Amino acid sequence: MPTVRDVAERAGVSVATVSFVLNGTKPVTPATRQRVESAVAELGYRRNELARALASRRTRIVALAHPTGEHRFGSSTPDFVTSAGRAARSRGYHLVLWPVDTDGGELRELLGQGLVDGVVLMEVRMEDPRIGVLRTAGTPFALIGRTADPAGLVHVDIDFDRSVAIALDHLQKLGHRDIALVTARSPLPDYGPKVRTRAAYERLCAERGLTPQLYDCDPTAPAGRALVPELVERATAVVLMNEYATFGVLTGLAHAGYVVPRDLSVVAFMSPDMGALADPPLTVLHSPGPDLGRLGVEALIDQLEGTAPTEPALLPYVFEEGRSTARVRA
Amino acid sequence: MPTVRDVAERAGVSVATVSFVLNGTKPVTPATRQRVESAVAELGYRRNELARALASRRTRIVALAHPTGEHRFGSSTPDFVTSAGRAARSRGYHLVLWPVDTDGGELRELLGQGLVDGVVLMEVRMEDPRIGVLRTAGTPFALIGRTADPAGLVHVDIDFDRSVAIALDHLQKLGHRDIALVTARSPLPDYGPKVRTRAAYERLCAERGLTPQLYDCDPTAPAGRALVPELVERATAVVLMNEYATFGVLTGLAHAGYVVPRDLSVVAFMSPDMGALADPPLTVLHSPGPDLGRLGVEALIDQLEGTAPTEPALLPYVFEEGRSTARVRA
DNA sequence: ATGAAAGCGCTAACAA
DNA sequence: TTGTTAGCGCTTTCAT
Repeated sequence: MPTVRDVAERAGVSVATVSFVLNGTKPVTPATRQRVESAVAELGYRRNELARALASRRTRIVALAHPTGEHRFGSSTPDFVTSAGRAARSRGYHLVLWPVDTDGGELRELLGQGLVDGVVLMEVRMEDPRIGVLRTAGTPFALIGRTADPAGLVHVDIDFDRSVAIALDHLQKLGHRDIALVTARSPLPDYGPKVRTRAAYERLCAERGLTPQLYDCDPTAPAGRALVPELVERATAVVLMNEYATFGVLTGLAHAGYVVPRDLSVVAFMSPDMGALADPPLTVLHSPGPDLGRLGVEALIDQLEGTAPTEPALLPYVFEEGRSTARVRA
Repeated sequence: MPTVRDVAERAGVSVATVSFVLNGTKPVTPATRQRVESAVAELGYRRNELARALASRRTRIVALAHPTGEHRFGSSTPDFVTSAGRAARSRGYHLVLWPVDTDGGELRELLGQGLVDGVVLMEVRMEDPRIGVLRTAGTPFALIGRTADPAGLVHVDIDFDRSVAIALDHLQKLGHRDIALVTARSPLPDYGPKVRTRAAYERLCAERGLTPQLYDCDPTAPAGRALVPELVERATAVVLMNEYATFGVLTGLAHAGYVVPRDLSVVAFMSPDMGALADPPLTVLHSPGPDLGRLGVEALIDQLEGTAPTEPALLPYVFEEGRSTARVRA
């Protein structure tokens, strides 16, 4: 592996000059620039990022901190992680994966290693001890998700208000007024997406004069199935933020002789791919996962490079119409 | 951030000694070791991994190279990536994500940066140009998946022979002899898992005196649905290595008035979670994704540290019985 | 516009 | 057993 010295020698300049042309740090005569560039090309030189990091005190590595545990991600995570990786690469950064516990201990340990310039924090809790750790370490960070009070924190998240509004708009346009919401029981008492979705639903129902019907059930098919009698009794449409229960509801309906969307309109929070597995294909709201991953990384890097101050971005779930919703029956 | 020098001063020893106790590189008196350790604790010292990497010529960073493109991963990828990350961490390594094109160009570029000690290559093709790139760069690597001729390459992969055998054993024990296999049409002509699964199926059918019935259809529900007439006509059981088509087959059967498993036994290659979405819950073979991720990383690190020579590991899909298979009808 | 030289924080000969 | 010191390959003042 050739080094800057090899390049410098070959080009007949000093290593400083080589560095200047490589980084565009200082003006250099076109002639010498040319010489350096040929030397680089001829030797197949590629700068050692590690040495650069050490000397410049900027590693150009960022971490994606995600919970270690068995807490299952939303199904959009793969796109999520790889899109974060792509975003980092396209800005010339590397993305390392940091599986860390939620109390911040492991995070503190890793930050001490000085390997990364900043951290993207996933699966942010309403009160998240990892944020204190990042603050005291003085490490720049961006959140995917947000705390109870995210003011002043660089973050990107789903716009739950808009998302619920989109679902309600769609159903109300079809004449529905008895619209239930089903969320997933979760081990985390203060899981942001759920808390915010329920709050948005209640607020919007109040604004629109609808009677809220809130259900919270285990993320399993049987739990969804158990809901069916009450749903068909009380609602004409249901919004399901609970992937597994959704399929339980569907089979429950089928077994009881009900037909979707004739007897119940269904909107589900899940990927269109997954919604397509149902019969009929479901009208879905799907997570803008890849966008969130990309935006989270970009917000962090903008911050690191002191570019734009990066407004917090809130993206709604993306609506995709299937055939599981229909005009309410007279 | 304190440095080795601060620690050395505080402990009244040289930086070399500090390094020795930190790395266990050389014998040190219990007394001085003690002094160094207290100094470390008191100062909250944590070694700068970057500097260590540069000086020791070992970065303790490994890359997970995965295809950039829109090629959709098997659904087990999230576990996969995070388990790789965990495995790396538990050995004291960092894992960086490298989204790279399949022709190896970007990989070569990244290797030149000298950031990583080795690479875990995902989604390996039967003929994979990235392997040549890694070889000429002299970078150690491990494959997840394998080339057409994987002899001599460190790799872990699914044992397709065993997997198909498990499926056939199960169905034959239930009396089935007309067992179809459905794979997914793919843009990659030589997609290893598919090629190997089909080959295993044909070989095992021959050995067992069964008549092979091979289908290859698009990975969509409608494509699966279109298969139904022929399947019920010719087979009593089907093995589906095509997630989306599986659900098409199921709805197709339901719409035509057939009942699973009475009229057709179904074994699907998918996660149990996904299989549970179907009605009845499917008997599945699911990818040992997390194990593959972990083993791939471990095989690479073993190689880097010159530990065990690491035998190639072949793991079968994991069988999980649902209620979609039954004894063949008389 | 270019060069000399002092580090970045650590490891690892080599000496003592 | 411990210390001295020369790097690792690069960036970045500070001179010129």
